[in-house]
Formats: sequence, structure tokens, C-alpha cells
Amino acid sequence: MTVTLADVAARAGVSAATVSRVLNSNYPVAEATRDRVLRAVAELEYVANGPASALAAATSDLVGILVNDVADPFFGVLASAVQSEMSGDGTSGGEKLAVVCNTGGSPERELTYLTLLHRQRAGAVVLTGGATEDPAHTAALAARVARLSAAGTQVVLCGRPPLPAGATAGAGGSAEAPVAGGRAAGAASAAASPASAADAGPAPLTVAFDNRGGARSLTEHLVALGHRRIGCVAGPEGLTTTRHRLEGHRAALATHGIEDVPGRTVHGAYDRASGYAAAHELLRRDEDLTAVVAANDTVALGVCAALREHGLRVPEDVSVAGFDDLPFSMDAVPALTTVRLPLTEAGARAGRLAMGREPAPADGVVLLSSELVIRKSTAPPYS
Amino acid sequence: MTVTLADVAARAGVSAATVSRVLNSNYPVAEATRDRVLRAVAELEYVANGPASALAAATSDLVGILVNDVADPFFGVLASAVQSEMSGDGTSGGEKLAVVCNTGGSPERELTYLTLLHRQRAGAVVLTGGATEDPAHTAALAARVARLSAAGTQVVLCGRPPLPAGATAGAGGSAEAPVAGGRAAGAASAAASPASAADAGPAPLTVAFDNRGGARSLTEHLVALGHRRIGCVAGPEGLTTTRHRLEGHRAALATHGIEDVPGRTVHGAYDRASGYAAAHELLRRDEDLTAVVAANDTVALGVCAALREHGLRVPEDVSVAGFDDLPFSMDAVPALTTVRLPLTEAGARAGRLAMGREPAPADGVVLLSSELVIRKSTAPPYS
DNA sequence: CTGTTAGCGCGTTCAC
DNA sequence: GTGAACGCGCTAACAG
Repeated sequence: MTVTLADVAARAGVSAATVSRVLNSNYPVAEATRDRVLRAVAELEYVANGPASALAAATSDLVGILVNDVADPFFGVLASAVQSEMSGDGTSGGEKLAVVCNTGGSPERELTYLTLLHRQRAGAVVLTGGATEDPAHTAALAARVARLSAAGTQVVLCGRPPLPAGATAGAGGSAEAPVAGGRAAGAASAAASPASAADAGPAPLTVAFDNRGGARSLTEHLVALGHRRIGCVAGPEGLTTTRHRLEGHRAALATHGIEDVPGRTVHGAYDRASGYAAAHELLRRDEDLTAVVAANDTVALGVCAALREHGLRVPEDVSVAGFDDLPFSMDAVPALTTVRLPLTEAGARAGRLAMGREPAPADGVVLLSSELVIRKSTAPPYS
Repeated sequence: MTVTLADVAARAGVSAATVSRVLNSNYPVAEATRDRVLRAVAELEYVANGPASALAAATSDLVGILVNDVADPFFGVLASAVQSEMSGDGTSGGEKLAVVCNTGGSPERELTYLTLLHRQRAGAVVLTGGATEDPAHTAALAARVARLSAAGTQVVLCGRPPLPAGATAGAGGSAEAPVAGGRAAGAASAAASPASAADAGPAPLTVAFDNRGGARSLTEHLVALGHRRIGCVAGPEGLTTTRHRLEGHRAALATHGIEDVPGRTVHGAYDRASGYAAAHELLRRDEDLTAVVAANDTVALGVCAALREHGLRVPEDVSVAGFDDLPFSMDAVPALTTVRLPLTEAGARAGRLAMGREPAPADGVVLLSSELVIRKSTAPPYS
């Protein structure tokens, strides 16, 4: 049947313990025996039994990455960056099996995967994607994360706000604590680790985007161009990302004394179809919009398509702005004005934090700033 | 410490074996005790130790998906489909941890991941992505796959041609017929499996695309429109996918008596930058091209960008065609004429095949057909 | 139906 | 420097 450590030991004329030592190179072994063992391993095509090692060593070389949807470029780029940072650092030896799990945006599957990863005793887990603000789910998630931490798994939240303090406990009120602003954030996250039990694992870390600030500068750009009737296609309700971007948009409006007409905001999924439908709806409500800010670039594309169907030109008749600066945005016609999120950097840092290859910030939170990218889809109104 | 099966057993007043039985529900257990056990599990927040189960049961609930690049929509869609089919079928219980591994297109990492998955005793593995035609790598890959099969892991190749025969039965001559040119098959895999066929595991299965047929019909569409000077931006050399698409293109040319001018074909990566550079090069060589077929949709976008820079309109001055029909293709301006590959179906079937939820075809190969999608980026020349 | 008894393959003290 | 035990947490035969 399958060849085991013992087989290799026999072939090399040594004990199993010795083989284990050369394989893990964590103990001095004579050069000669080492070679003999390695040769035996090669000849027998021995492949270590991961589960057995994990059981004995109480730790696995598996690390997980949770994403909403691998087919979405946003997560694809993020996952790719995280993974390249997590798996082999080039030097063979410390090989990790970095795996990405697709939650499909479903809170249940998110929880399920977390359990599965826990079951596998994963060494680290990076959780990406906008968080649902449903208190029940937040609490369940916090509980799972707390247990993972207690089990020694380093958890890193990426592209989402820190979990509310008090792990298993009341996620109720504190869940609303703002994050993007940077200032009030500390209060919510700092107390994460103390918890109650003596089982203090590594405290969860966070890499977050400044969604609010980005959205704010985007809308201010539009206002500066002269726009006053700005439509807003927001993401799904109940997601922190959606809320933060919307807050930034409204903050910009407020700053410039522009009334925030409720009818000018519609919610929808983070996909093209949603943008398409939303734009039609927005136009139905107010034909004189001069600009539209979309939930993200993909949505913006749908908005542009709908606008064209209405015989409206972008940006001559209506300006359109996206968010994220996904790869295809520069190729759109017209090229999309958007807010660039440092996705690759975020993924890389989350990966390094997870692997302990980068010192964790004192408050456990890394806030990445966004950058306004002005291209061709926005222009002064009525030009 | 972490709570174990024994703890649960004690709490429920039963033996460990009984707890194991209710958890795996693979053996009759009295309703009453079952409830007691379940309650204890909940109260203790027990999470099974995967490695330990895998070790004892000699099988893990881990299944892998290998892709070239998760950030590439082609693989993202494929991976998403495979994964949704692999993980929970909805009915909770048979939860599998479907994980996707990013090879970054590197043959070495592909091999490494295969080993890691083998080490984890994965239950199934789906290998996607164009295969390198380098004999050495093909041989190494065949060897790894053979060992995986021998270890009981079901391997499914998706979007790539069957492995050359030699490792397992069933992949004989007929498998080569539809897709592969069928040349280097035998020679390469000679040294593949030293020890032999005694340990016959599940034979590798394949889900392949009709790249050649798709490419052929695409070029024929262009020819039918009246194009004669057609540029071709092919993918990286040495990949089966690249070769098949190129062969289809040339077959169409030959059928209509059009000379295949070597200078009209340039190779490049499957990304936008490559298409951009290639189009510039093509134009430098021959300013009078009236059409360009790109390696895939992403490349086509780059081609369009370069064309615009040259002051050429698409499709009035130059027609452009893509391949794959990725989600963004319909949104491009002009909407891309392309060849639709049933990515979702391919992924789903590969997933089902891997999980044994779909009967394997006699010859082990499922060939999916492609479909020409005519949109706005192609038109008669000189119009 | 349920408890008992053995390992699964490997890491890790210990002695030598 | 190396080998001999023991046990990680769980499943899989066997009894009963």
C-alpha cells in the first residue's frame, strides 16, 4: 500500500525517528545518514501523511482564505495577493497549503468554512469581504473567530472592519462603531484579546480600507465639477462596506450644502445587472441627473450600459464614477473615474500578518488609504 | 485545552465510539442517546479534529482545485463552478472543504500543490488551466497524477487535454482524436510510473473544450465577412490551448485558400498588456490588416486599445474577435464578437465527476462544444 | 444498539 | 547522533 515513514526507515537502515528528523530538519543529523534517508525517500517516492503529522504535531500546514466570490475580480485580486504571500516564500521547505474558500456571500457558508478550517486545525485564516451587519451573524462570527484564535489560529480580517470586542458576548451596540474614520476605531478593537478564559490565542488582526474617505473624495470631485443632482447606486443594504461608502458620499454632499434626496439612492448587488437596473430606476425617478456614483466599477459598467440605452452619453450628458479601480476599469469606454483601493497591498499585508512575517500594529488594525483616480467618465455637467 | 471526542463522550455519559457514530451518522444510534450526544457537542462547542479523523479513516474531506490565476475571470468562473458543485450539496452532513490553489501558471507550483494535496490525502483534485507541452513537465505531472490516483484520489482535468497514456488505462488513442495533435504522447510518459499498475486507483477523467473547433468557426466568420488579411495574437507558446486555437485558425484559413503569412501571428501572455503590445507589433509589420483574432477576450481588449491609439476604429477599420466570452465581453465597446466556452458547465461537470456524482463517460473524456457569439466588434472590411 | 480494543502514521520525549 | 517508547484524537472492527 502507501509507503510510510517506517518503510523509508527500513530502506535507509535507520529508525523512524531519524527519518522524521531529517524530513523536518529540526534536529542535528549526521550528514551521511541524512543522505541515505533522502535517497530512500526519493526511491520510495515517499509522501508524508499530512493528517498524521498534523495530529502528532498538533498543527497543520494549511492556511485558508475566505472570499465572497472568486469569480469577482475584486476578490480574485485580493485572494491572489494573499495566497502568493502565504504559500512558499520561494525557499522550499516551509511549504504551506494556501487555499481559498468561496462563500458565495452567504453568511452560513462563511461560518461553515470557518468551522471546516478549524476542524483542519488551519494555521491561519484570512477573512475577506464586506461584513454583514446583522447582529446575529456578527455574534456568531465573532464566536467562531474567538474559538479559532483560542485554538491557536491567527485570524486576519481583510477589507472589512474589525470585529466588535467581547468575542462571544453582546455584539449588539458596539457593532455600530465606525471604523473608516480611523479615530473612533481603536476603542472597538483594542479590547479584543483579553476575553475571559485563559486560552488567549493570537488576537485577530485587521486590514481595512478607507471606504468612507474614498467615497467622500469621489463625490467631492463630482461636486467640484459642478454637479448637484447626483444619483447613487449603493451596494446591498446591511453590509459595512455599503454603509461606509454611502456615509462618505453623504458627508461630501453635506459639506457642500447639497440636499441628500432619498430618491436618488438605490441599493443593489455588487454586480453589473444591478447597476443596469438601478440606473433605469434612477432615471425614472429623476431624468435630470447629471452624475451617478456606483457601488463599484462593475456596477458602474451596468450603469453606463443603461445610460446608453437611454440615449445618454457618458460623460457629456451624465458623469459616472466607479469604485475599486479593478483591472478592466481603464479599458472601459470611457475609462472609468474611480477610487483605487490598494487591493494587492492589502492582500499581501494580510497574508504576511497571517504568517507572522510582519509585526502586528499595536491596535491590531492597518488602515489602507484610497486614491481618487480621475479618468474620462466624469466631466462638468451640460458640457 | 481543546475539547476532544472523549470529553463529549464523558459529558454525554456514553463511549467515544458512540459519539463518533452519531457525528458521522453511519451507524444506527438510539434517538435518545443521539440527542444527548448532540447536546453535549453543542454545550462543549466541540469541533472534530480533522487530521485525526483523516488519519483514522484514511481519507480526508478535503478536495482541491488547481488554477493558473484566481484573478483571471476565466479561472475565477471555472473555480467558482467547480467549488459550488464540490462543497455541500445543500444537505448538510457531507461537508467537503473545497479549496482552490493558485499555481500562477508555474509548472513547479502546480507540482508542489499536487504533492501538498497528496500529502493531505485529498479526496479529489480538479486540475484546470492550459497544459504546458514541455515533455519533462508533462512526464512529471503524469507521474504525480498517477500517484494521486493510486492513493485513491479522483483526478479530473478540466479545460485541458487528457494526459498522455501510460499512467492509467482508458486514455488511449481515441482520447487524442478530438483535441490533441497526438504526438509526443508516448515518449514523454515513459519514465512516469516505475512501480506499476498493480495499484489501480480511479482513472483520471477529463473535461475538455473544443478550442480548435471554436477558433476555426471564428476565423471562418471573419473570412465570410470578407476578411483576408487577418492578424492573430496567439497565447503563450508551448501551451496546448494556444496550439489548438492556432490550429483551428489555420485550418479555417487553409480551407478558404488564404495563405497563412507567418508574420501575421505573434505570441504573448493571456493578458491585456500582451494584446496591446501584440497589436502594435502586428500593425508595424502590416498596416493593412483588416481583422485581428485574439488569444482570448482579455487580450482582445488590449488589442482594441492599441488600435484606437493608432486612430483605427473597431470594427469600421479593423475587426477584433476574442475568445472565451468572459462576463465583461458584452460590456466592452464595441461588444466583443467571441467564442463562448461553457465555463460554468465545465466546472460543474468536473466537480460532479470528481465527487462521483456523475457517471464517468466510457473513454473518460467529456468534450464540451463552443459557440460562436457574434456581436459588434466584427464587420465587413473597408465599410 | 452500545462499549472495548486496537491501531492509523508520525512527532517527541526520553535513554543510550 | 540515534533508537525505543508513548500518545496525539479518532474510526473500525469486534464483542456483548
